Amino acid sequence: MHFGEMGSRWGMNRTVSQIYALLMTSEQPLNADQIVETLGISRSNVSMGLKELQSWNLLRQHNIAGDRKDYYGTPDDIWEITRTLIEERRKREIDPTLSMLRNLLMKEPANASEQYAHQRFEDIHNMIEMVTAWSNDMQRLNSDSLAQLMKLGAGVSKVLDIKDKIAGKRS
Amino acid sequence: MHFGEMGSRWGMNRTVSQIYALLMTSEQPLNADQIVETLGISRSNVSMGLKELQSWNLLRQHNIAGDRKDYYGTPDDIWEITRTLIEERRKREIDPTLSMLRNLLMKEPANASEQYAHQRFEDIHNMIEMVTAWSNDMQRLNSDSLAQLMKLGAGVSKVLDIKDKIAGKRS
DNA sequence: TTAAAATTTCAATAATTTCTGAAAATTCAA
DNA sequence: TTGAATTTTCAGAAATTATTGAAATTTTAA
Repeated sequence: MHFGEMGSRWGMNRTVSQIYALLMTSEQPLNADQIVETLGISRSNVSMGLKELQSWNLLRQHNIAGDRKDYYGTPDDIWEITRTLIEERRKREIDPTLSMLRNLLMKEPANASEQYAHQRFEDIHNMIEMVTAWSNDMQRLNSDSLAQLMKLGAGVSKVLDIKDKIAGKRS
Repeated sequence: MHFGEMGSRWGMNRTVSQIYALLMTSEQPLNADQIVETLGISRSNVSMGLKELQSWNLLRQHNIAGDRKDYYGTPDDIWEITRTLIEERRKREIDPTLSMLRNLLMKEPANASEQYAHQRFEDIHNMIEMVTAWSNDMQRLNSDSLAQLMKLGAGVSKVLDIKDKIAGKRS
């Protein structure tokens, strides 16, 4: 229930999030009818939800010998799930915004007020591009490195100082 | 318009996002009636939107001599805005989830299936806690350091190697 | 104080999103 | 092939969320 609530606050619908929470926490893969029974939602809703989750690359499909039903599970590694979620989100929401901003930035501002807006759009563009480029880079780290980096936290800042001293690029 | 669309995909409503986009890109602070006129939405909607944005700590209020109206602007630094957004989002969406998960983790699993779910909840909890602790730490960096870190990207991984060599903690 | 200006509240309405049941389509064992 | 099992589609219904106008409240200049 809480996952459903949470999903809806992050732009995923309630039942889709619930289905995913159920699949994540179930040791065995489940078929659509089992999901219907557990969550008390309609068969068609489950079908749509699974389709949606598949379009996000978040599911693993299993077949069980002698059973025609499709069974669904999730990756075991939570970092893999997280990475996929971020990557898909980037493709769907961020990339279009970046390209819209780039189009805007091509246009010459016609007056002082447009000039100001132009500058802000550039700031936003650079911020998003920086964050996503970095997120892209993070994608390439494996789960262990990622967890290590996370643990380091602001220590990263200290590490940057070390690096700069070595490279002699900063005082 | 695009910002309104984008906002709605990230759990903010359309007009609230539009109001913020307008304020961000306007050199002068604006009053509620100017927002009404520009966006073509009702006065009450603007009032609610501004209240919502204030509750997110995203606005700067200005007073203009000889004018009783309230004027609103945004911080100039895009990184400051980003930081505030992340922090508020953490308080509202993530912290409650973490505490819900902690409650779940206190309960002893009653059987093998609950045991498995328990393990997954722990994974999720640890992942979220790691990401937020790290995000917390990032909050403390100033805008310049933050931008520098972003630029470094996966280079962070190499820097980590340097650090480990120095600290002698990894081969 | 007063009252005009400005803002906020909130119940009703509108718009949007989600969910469902019925029907259509697909799959596959026999 | 056939037809039972399974999944998908989709138009309408239900639920949720956003927006509005009217009234109430707050603010402040005079």
